[in-house]
Amino acid sequence: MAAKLSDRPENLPVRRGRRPSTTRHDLERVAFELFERDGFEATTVDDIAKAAGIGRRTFFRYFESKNDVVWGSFIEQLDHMREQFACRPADQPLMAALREVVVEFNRFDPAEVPWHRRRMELILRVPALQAHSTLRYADWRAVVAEFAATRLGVDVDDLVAQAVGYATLGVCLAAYEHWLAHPGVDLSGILDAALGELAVGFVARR
Amino acid sequence: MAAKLSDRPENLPVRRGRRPSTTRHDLERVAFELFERDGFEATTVDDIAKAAGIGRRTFFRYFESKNDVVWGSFIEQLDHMREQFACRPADQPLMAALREVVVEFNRFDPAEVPWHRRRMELILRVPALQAHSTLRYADWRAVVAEFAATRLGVDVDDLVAQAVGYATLGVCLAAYEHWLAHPGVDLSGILDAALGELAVGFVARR
DNA sequence: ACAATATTGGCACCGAGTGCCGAATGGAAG
DNA sequence: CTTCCATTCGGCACTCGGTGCCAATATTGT
Repeated sequence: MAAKLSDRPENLPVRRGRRPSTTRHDLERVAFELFERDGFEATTVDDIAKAAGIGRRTFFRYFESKNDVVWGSFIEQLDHMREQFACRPADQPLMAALREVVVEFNRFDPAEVPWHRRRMELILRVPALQAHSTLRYADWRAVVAEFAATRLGVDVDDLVAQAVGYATLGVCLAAYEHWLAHPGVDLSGILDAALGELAVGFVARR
Repeated sequence: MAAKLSDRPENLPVRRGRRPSTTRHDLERVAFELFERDGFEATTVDDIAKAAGIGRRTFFRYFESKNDVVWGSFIEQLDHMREQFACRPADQPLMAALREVVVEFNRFDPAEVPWHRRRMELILRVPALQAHSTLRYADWRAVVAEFAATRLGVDVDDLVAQAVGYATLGVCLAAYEHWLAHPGVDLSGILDAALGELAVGFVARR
């Protein structure tokens, strides 16, 4: 007796139709090589598509825009960060919890570090990507603001909750820029220091 | 005896050649009307040029991009902010000075407020402009970071100085969003409150 | 009138991104 | 194996932002 389609569990739907001819990850790899060689601006979507052996039209089915190529699985990682926030002890002060989670969120396997560095160099140094990043970071900010709101007992739209989201993001960007400008220095340390400054309102000390 | 060219003062050079057929300000007015009517995305550069009675090519001599139309004389105002920073008493704490200057920088004549509101609605709500704003804000951040650096006695590239620039900008954006979402509320008050929170590291109080 | 100079705007071109649609692919059911 | 259906592919044509080039036009000084 053959298995019926309706017998299949909901969470493992049957695959019908033509299979995808590549993956986001594969396209990303191909694109990064071209970006490395020719620069981001000089690399056209046509170039990437040709190098990946797909049609230009198909490229835009894998990525909304050329800009989005450099963002990898950023969105998916946000769920992980949200979980980390949920695990924080309830008595821990807001900014201390924020500091720990954000630093942890930006910890990478040593083997991935050079890769991550190239990614962030693109995002933070190429004007088009620098601009586009604002849109990607919105989700990141939302996660932070959400956590801040619950800790402060206010609505997510609250001024302070949003300010925490924006300020934390800003400090992280400063840290990342510093990290890019100083190869060899540990990213976690920089982030931790910068977030520590934020938590005390940037008071000058001796 | 006729005045020679060389007699003219340096700061008032002689005008030769064809006169500009319009001004940035005029183009801005025309464009804003179209943005209001049709929305930013739906308004093409052709539309603006036609409405202003100039060629499309000419438009791009007045503005680097369609995005730049909404920024008015932003760059010029930064000089003013730099001066304000220079006037701050030397014994005033960094964040307190920052707070005063930034709030003052964002004070507008009541007659200009509705205009400014539309401008900021565009910048903060239209995705393309939201993204582009990152590039414009870089100069603003630089001014703040410069001030922070001198106050902290560090280099402008210092992590903390840059973090102050980023964080202050972020908090201001949160304040602006709040202002847009709550018409009728005073912008200065919101900015002051938000920057106050930043200065104390967002500690929860009763 | 003439020379020098600055702006204008048309034209052609490039690259990102989109709607449309037929072709290709592969699993499922008969 | 054949048919049916779902899904992806990729070419084509189009829109729009933006740029390089260059002749036409306007304005002022000599």
